[in-house]
Amino acid sequence: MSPAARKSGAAPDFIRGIIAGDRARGRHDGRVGTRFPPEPNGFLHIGHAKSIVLNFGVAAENGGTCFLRYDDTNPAKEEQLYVDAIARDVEWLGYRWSGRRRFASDHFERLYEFAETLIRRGKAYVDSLSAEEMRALRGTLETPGTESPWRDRSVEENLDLFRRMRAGEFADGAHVLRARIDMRSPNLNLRDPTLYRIRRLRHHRTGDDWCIYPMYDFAHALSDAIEGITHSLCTLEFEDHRPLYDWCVRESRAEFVPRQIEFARLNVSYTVLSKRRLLRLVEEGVVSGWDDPRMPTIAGLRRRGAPPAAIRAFCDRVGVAKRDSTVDVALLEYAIREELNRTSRRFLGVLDPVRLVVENFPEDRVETFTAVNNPEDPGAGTREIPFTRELFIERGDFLEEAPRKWFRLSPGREVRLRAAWLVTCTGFTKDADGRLTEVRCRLDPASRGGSAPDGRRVRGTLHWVSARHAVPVEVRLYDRLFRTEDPGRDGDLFADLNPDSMTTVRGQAEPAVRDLGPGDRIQFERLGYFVCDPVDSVAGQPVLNRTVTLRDAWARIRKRQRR
RNA sequence: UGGGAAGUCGUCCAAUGGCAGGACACACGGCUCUGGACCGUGGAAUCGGGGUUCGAGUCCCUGCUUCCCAGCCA
Repeated sequence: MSPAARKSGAAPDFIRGIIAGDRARGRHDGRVGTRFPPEPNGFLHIGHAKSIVLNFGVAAENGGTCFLRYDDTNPAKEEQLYVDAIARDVEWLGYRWSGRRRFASDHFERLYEFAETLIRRGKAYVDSLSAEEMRALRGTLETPGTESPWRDRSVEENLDLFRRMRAGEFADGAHVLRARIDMRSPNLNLRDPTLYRIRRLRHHRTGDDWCIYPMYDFAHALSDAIEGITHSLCTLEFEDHRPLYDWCVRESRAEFVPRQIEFARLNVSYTVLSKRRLLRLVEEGVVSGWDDPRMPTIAGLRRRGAPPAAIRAFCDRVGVAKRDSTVDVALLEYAIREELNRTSRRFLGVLDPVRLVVENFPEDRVETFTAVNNPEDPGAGTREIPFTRELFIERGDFLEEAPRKWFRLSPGREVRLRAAWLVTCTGFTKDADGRLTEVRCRLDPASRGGSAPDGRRVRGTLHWVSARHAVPVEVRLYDRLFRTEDPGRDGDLFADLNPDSMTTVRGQAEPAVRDLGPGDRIQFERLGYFVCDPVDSVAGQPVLNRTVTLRDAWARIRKRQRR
């Protein structure tokens, strides 16, 4: 489990407790084997990340193995595109699966043999009912089902029919193989569930080798048994499939007996995580694709600028339990900020520029200041920033009439220009529409580097860019995709979309941003964390995606004052 | 009027039958050349009703609420 055998930050949970108990009792000789079993019919999302972190984490902690196994038993929905995307995302998250990638389809022949065993033992039969007829006989939640008229075919007839199903003698839907369990079971999953269906579809791996495909319950349980999975971790909705899981393993006479354990799937406030709904967002063009930075997909989070370590930390903090829960998206944002604060280089960039003229600084002079790249990491070094008479500052950092707690620019007020000088506002100009066009100031020649010689306190520090040296950058400001905590709860998912989930601005940044490469994650001081978009950036002309804002104390004060 | 599962601060996760704790969020304060980060303080919870016990979030009974299940999807 080499590089991914990282120290997990996860707290002990009930699953780890069960596994520790199993090992203590010498079950499976203390060996632990898990698997992450995605269906390749969509992109992985943050909910899958929870499962990945759990499965790989538990295996690593116990010196065990974790397989990546695709549950590819339904050729109608599965595609190679998704197979590749899934592998890439798992690797990007920082995990290495044991050995080669696995596919349920690797086991089709073995699974077929297990099915024949079932038939020979009188535990499965070929049913010739239509899907509708079968549904009618299944009964309801509260009333028992009725046995199919084909339920008592002889072993010989069943075997013959099943082999002919495989041989392609029948049309799609003509027959299915069913488990022979109990049509009166209160657990609907045990009312003779379908094990195999005929589907004349090209499979992304086995091509046209098969025209019958196994169903999930059968294929998953026995794939686990074949692969020696000791602990098969899945989500709560499979809880009442567990009797069927155990039945398949037992009645097929599999030599290895895995154990299924269910935990609560992840839900996150202000986002949706169902494949169906994510697919809708993609197909209806609400977002630009599976990797749109507003998507909760791994690909989306990556393009948004979230580091894999942050996603792992988030999953560890979320914990593992059996109760349905919705994690506050603020916890995800916190995990991202925490990681980025430690690791990202700082830059100065102005997103809504207005000109600041330093009246007592000569027109032709260029001064260079040295700025720290990351105050949290001395090893990150420093960089040079040019300073000239005409600068850009943030329009929002000037107020004509400022309140007492305003630590920024306003006539007569003094602020620090980050890493440079202390300046005092001497005036401003507006156009005919009353829009601010320019701010003027004078610097204190004794304050070079930004500290006041007389020790006077200057509370505010502004970011700035030399107008002459500024690099224009396209910046996309992302916000949550939905404006309600539980999107779609009142029916219409689209009605809950946040109209401001993305705005694009033209900013001005310090020269060093020209060196940014695709995927580089930075902080624009006082604004937030940004990533150099790997798709739309060109050399020397970075396009930046805002990952998450910095916490903003002033915004909170303002909000409070409005109330 | 079936079966399965779950109910602990606003949110998420803990607590051999023995002082209900941590994180996020929130509020207040400190510190700061990012109103960032960091540090400190605070408010904040055992679904209800019975019972067992010296002692119950934990055990028993009962009620309530929420989630999942009637694919030839996974």
